[in-house]
Amino acid sequence: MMSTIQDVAKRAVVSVSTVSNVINGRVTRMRPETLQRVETAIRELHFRPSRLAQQLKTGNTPLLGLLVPSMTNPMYGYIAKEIENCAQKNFGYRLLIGSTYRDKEKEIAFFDDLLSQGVRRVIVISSLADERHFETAADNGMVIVSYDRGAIPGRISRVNHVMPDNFAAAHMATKHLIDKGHTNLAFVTVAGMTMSRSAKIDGFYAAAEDFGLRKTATVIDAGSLNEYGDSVIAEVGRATAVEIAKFKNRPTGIVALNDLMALGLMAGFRDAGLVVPSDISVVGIDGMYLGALANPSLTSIKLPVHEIANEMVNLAMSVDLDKSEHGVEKVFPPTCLLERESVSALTMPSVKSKILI
Amino acid sequence: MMSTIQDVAKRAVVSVSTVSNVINGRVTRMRPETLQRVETAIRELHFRPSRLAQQLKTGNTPLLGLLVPSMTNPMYGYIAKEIENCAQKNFGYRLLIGSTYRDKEKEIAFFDDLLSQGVRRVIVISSLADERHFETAADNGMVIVSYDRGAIPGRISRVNHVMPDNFAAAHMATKHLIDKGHTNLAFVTVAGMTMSRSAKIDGFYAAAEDFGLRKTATVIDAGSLNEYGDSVIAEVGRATAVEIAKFKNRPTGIVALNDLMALGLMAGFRDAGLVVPSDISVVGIDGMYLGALANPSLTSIKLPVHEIANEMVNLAMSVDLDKSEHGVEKVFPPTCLLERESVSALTMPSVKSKILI
DNA sequence: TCGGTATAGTAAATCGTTACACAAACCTAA
DNA sequence: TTAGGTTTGTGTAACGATTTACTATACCGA
Repeated sequence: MMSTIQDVAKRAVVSVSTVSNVINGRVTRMRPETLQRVETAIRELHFRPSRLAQQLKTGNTPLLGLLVPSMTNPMYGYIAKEIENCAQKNFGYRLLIGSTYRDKEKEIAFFDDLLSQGVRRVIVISSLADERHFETAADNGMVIVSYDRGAIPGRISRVNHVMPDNFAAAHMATKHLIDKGHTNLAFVTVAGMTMSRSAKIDGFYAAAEDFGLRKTATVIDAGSLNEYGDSVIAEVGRATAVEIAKFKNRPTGIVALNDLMALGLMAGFRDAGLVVPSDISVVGIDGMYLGALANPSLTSIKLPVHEIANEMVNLAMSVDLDKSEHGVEKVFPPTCLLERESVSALTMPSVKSKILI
Repeated sequence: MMSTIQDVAKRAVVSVSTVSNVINGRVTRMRPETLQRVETAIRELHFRPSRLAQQLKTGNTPLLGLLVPSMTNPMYGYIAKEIENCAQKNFGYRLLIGSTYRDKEKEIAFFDDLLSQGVRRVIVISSLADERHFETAADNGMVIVSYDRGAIPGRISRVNHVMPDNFAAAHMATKHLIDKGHTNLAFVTVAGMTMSRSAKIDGFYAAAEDFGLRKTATVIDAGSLNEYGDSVIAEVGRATAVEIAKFKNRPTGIVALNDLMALGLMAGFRDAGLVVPSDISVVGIDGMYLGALANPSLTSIKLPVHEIANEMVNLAMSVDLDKSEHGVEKVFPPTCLLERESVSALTMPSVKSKILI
């Protein structure tokens, strides 16, 4: 059905080796006329070399594995898009994608499939605490770039780590609230302590600490996700907001784990009859474009997704497969604060009242 | 590095054929003891058969190609998720994904890559008018399921078509506005007449016609997208809303091409100082979860994404590769109207006034 | 004329499987 | 005993490329 290198060789009256040479650009020591014949034969037969056969022989697959927690989180769609663009344009690679719903078994199965599929480079967006399965895959010759988590200190690892500075991002978000006069702060996250989540929590506490607000600063766990993906983040955020609205000493400034959570929280506050930002302020982390569409539009910390994606792809591609080098680690500071409408400047009723007393 | 079938054969002291038989479950005519030996050898060597080699031999790749217009449209993320789930769970297939930004050249390149990669089944979400490149791929033995467009009437095709009933969806959305008392209607789309878009426009006009509102019903072209993906849909929607706000005879009921467009429109109306839904009502089409988070939450036509995705996967899998059958066509009616907050009941000033006259 | 060196191209092994055709070994009935 | 039938495997030619080693021819100066 599809023509093979043999067919081309026959038609051009040369050996398959010669055709192979043409395909792979080894044409310097070849009569122009021969080259011509081969090229027209290729064209006439619509010949496309079988990647499969090439891969089997060379051991290299032009496929980049991409593991995301959930495709329903638009943030990952954005990251995936940037990764795809870079991999495609600069390296001619396609994406083999898989969702893991932060499930270790699913991650392992994905790695197994990639391995037997001959895929040797993979970008993993996952912040599961345990990354031993990464190391196993790395031992099997895979180049792994892991997003949103650092290497475990002290442990030598073949895995590369790229991440935004989550501590700084949460710190920046928190500081913004404080700058606006908020003193009663909360950070809302979901169940499960991943590295990125705990870094954000640390950043939140640190900023509160900086301004002597540590005692009142609280972390609220919104509950756990399920297999339905990240759309659930918004759901749990929404439900949690309703609970928060009932708090006796309700916080006025909320830092959300990410933008999707922030959007859910805002919807929940609305459900509870609270007005954002006048009753309660919300800051997200991610800076995805959907935040700009929200009402009120979401103030958020913008992460350098483009740069991060490019770095990850370059890392995945550049590492020499044979050398089992030491993995590198790269941290990207947040791009900026996107100051929009979901945060109000508090004329500090609490502080004021203190003054009045 | 990774062990091969040869290694297993050697260790189990059997032939490679026997190991192959074990791998492929042909174990009926085999002494249990032999089976045991092979199985333990497989386990001990951590043997995973090379898909590459299997594919080269059998011509079958456990990979499903998925072409989406843009990963940044959460709707496609949702569809992709459903497709992945079904393909993975029911068939053990992984997804090879690519964005095309509705560019024909990119689509062709993707098909080429799939073909040379040995991928024989692909789901295409694209409504480019011209689908001759699909036919070419189908001629090369690919099973193609195309989403969001019908077969070209009269033309026999190997391509399978699955789609929501876009006419009915737009009709339902429009009728809802009319039921709520709106008489000045507009449908907002983007540049480029794809089949799904023109079906929606037809549905919009038909509903208007049904109620004698055809003369005032207008279709508004919000302009064209670029390579930055569907996040741009929201942008152009937003900018267009600002223009619409200035109309002398501004419509009171808007049907949006899809939810992302609707979200953009709502943001734009807000920019222009209009309040949704009291000043202007908006209905989306898709029914994605993000609509529920919007403020006001978006009234939309819910499409049966889960069912559609399953049907597409089953179709892609079931068709016998050898038989070049006639493609099937399946249309899914919209699930329901999600009545939320973005549509107001008009106390019909226009109709009232007519009655008064 | 001889040896040496480019030049232009080819033969064949190989990658890791699959699957068809064949083969020992043993059993059974005439 | 022998012909035929079952069991339980095995040998090997593909699949479609790559790549190393090799050959044949031409050219070139001495």
